[in-house]
Amino acid sequence: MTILRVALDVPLARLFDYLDTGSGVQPGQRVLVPFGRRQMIGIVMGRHASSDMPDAKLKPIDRAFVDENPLPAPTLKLLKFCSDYYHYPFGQTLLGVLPPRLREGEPAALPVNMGFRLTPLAMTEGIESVPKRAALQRTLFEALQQSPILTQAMLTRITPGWRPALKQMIAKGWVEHVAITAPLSSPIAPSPATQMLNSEQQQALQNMLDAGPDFNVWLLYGITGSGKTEVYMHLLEAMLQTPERQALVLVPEINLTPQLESRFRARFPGLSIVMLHSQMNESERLHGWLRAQNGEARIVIGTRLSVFTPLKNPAVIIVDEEHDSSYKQQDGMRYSARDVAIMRSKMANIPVLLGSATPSLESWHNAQEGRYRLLTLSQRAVSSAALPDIHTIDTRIVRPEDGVSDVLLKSMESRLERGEQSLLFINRRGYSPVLLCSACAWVAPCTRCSARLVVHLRQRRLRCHHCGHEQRIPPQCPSCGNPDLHPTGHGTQRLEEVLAQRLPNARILRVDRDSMRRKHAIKEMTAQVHANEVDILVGTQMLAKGHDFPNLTLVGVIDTDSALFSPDFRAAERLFAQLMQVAGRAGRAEKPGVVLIQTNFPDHPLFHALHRHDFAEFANSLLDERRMAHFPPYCHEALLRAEATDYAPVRAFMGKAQGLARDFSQHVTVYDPVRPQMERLKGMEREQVLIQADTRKSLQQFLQAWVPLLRDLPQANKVRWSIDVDPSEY
DNA sequence: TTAATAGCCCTG
DNA sequence: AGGGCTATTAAC
Repeated sequence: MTILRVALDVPLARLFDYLDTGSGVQPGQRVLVPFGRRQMIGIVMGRHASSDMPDAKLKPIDRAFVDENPLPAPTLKLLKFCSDYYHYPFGQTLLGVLPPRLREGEPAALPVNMGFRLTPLAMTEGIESVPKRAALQRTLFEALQQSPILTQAMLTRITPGWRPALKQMIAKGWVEHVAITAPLSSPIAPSPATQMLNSEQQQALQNMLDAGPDFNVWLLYGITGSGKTEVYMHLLEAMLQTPERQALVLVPEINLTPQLESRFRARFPGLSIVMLHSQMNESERLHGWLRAQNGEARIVIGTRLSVFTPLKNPAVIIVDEEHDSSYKQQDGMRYSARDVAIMRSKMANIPVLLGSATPSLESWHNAQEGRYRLLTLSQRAVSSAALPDIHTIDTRIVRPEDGVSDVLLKSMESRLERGEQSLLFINRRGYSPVLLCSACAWVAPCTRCSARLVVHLRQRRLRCHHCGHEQRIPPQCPSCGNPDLHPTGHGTQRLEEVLAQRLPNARILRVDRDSMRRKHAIKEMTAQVHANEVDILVGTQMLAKGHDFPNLTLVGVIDTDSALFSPDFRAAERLFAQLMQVAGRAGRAEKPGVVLIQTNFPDHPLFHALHRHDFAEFANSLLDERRMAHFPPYCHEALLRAEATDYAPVRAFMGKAQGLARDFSQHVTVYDPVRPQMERLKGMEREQVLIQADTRKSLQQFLQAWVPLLRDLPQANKVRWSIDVDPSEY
């Protein structure tokens, strides 16, 4: 009789002890246990001789999943680290990364793959026993001799009409239908998809290979179109030569994974590649996870959550578009998948490669300081593809009419004449962002958020883009009765309408969350653009990422000025990355591209840097500002957030929290509670307290003392609160 | 987090 | 006393 220490999915920062009567369950394996009145799935963390609990309280486990592969110790260690670092309960951290099926107690079973193989009889008799005239049977026999086992798909590849012939062979006792137990993985063959690397790419690859298989953080800074993906693939090709080793590739969002997936599959036809993202159904996720864990999957491509996928034998981790904000989880455990990837690599002692055309200032800074090793790709991979010309349109001089200036319209017209495509980028969906009363200046507000309702004219409705609240457009002003309500400002719908008027011959396609909601909409849109069935794309940031449209030669940017003077100190960094990324859509192939940005502030240094394609200079100047203002990465931050339907309990909790913090804040700065940008969101009143520290260590020491006290505050139960370590939004 | 129960006000 | 509500507490 021993004691098992079990992690459970409850918001308590401790483990629970259970009695075990010789199940032989291992750490990392699942158990079903009684918990209060319920049963829960837990993970065994350890086995002990005794418990701190009185014996009377200890209950035996109900069931042990002893036949399943335990979660590997390095995965448990990583999750423990994350639980500590992000101050999130360990049980929830651990159970939260399991595929839902495993969390719910379903068996960790892979579908049984069936295959065909020769029987011992066939092997002794040999192919001579197959009649010469049975050509198909002989073909199949030969194929089965060469490969130990063939699946239906493989047989179809050999000869589509295999079924009748194989049936006869089974009848003769030559072939049997059996379950496949060992993973099918053939060695990496040189693939026709392999591209030659240019000298920069080759140099980057060589540096990584020369540095060996140990931990190293590489920052691959490569301009858009410089062929970062090709470098990733060559790196994988080299690292995965060693049998059984695996690679983890993180990507920011699902919408660009399909094309990445097909590229990888084409490149590594012999390797098992697994995709993991939230749009997959539960059984696909379970199977992918299990294949990663049992070592069958050699390449795992996934979004942020997949950074925790157990791997049997990891060789390298790649984080594509490392600056992308979607790597940061914004609820539950607020981890940064990029940072976790680095920690994981460090623990596993393997290299990690961060790739971006516009690295995060954190990574850039680390590269400057020599903590990361910088690899630069400064040329486009297709040598004929020049970088786009980036210019501003001074909207103080050239007044835009209905959102679009004449210069921009003329440029679009000329593309139209030449049969080339244009993209109009505006980061605001809907018809117009404001509904304004012409008499009393009333604007339609959201009742649940501190935000304005956005006009969606086609549906004749007002919508809140934060909480989803929806209502009809009122017939008159609710404040003064005036029936003259004006949609003010521009969104994608309105821009689409304006362009249709001014360029009646153009085929226009709007691309935003509203128009791309349908299941295969994005795929269809991509196909339409490639088939040249579209002249002008009007879209949001959805269009900025990943797409490769060879005939697109003009990008127009409508309205970015608000970001230039945003109170968020990261706004400029993000705007630069975003503009660089949309700019990268122009002139990807042999046709040169032009980018025109409408702004009231053409002299802003951001545009000068953009014009020169000089990320480095811009990043360094932002870093100077950050250093002087003592902002990240020159300090380390944590944010305590709290929200409730009424403001009073939030105030009460935050007041107490701040008081506690002040008691032991020698090495950190505790700021007064403040309302965030969005004071009210989804009907919740919000407030936050910012903590700054010079070092990670002092920040962590402070949080270690502070957070448990917060849990014990009587006011804590009346609000929803959370800790955000290294916050990215305020 | 969930779920039971302790505490409280109210009606009858 | 008991219904209906919220606050508190325990979960191994």
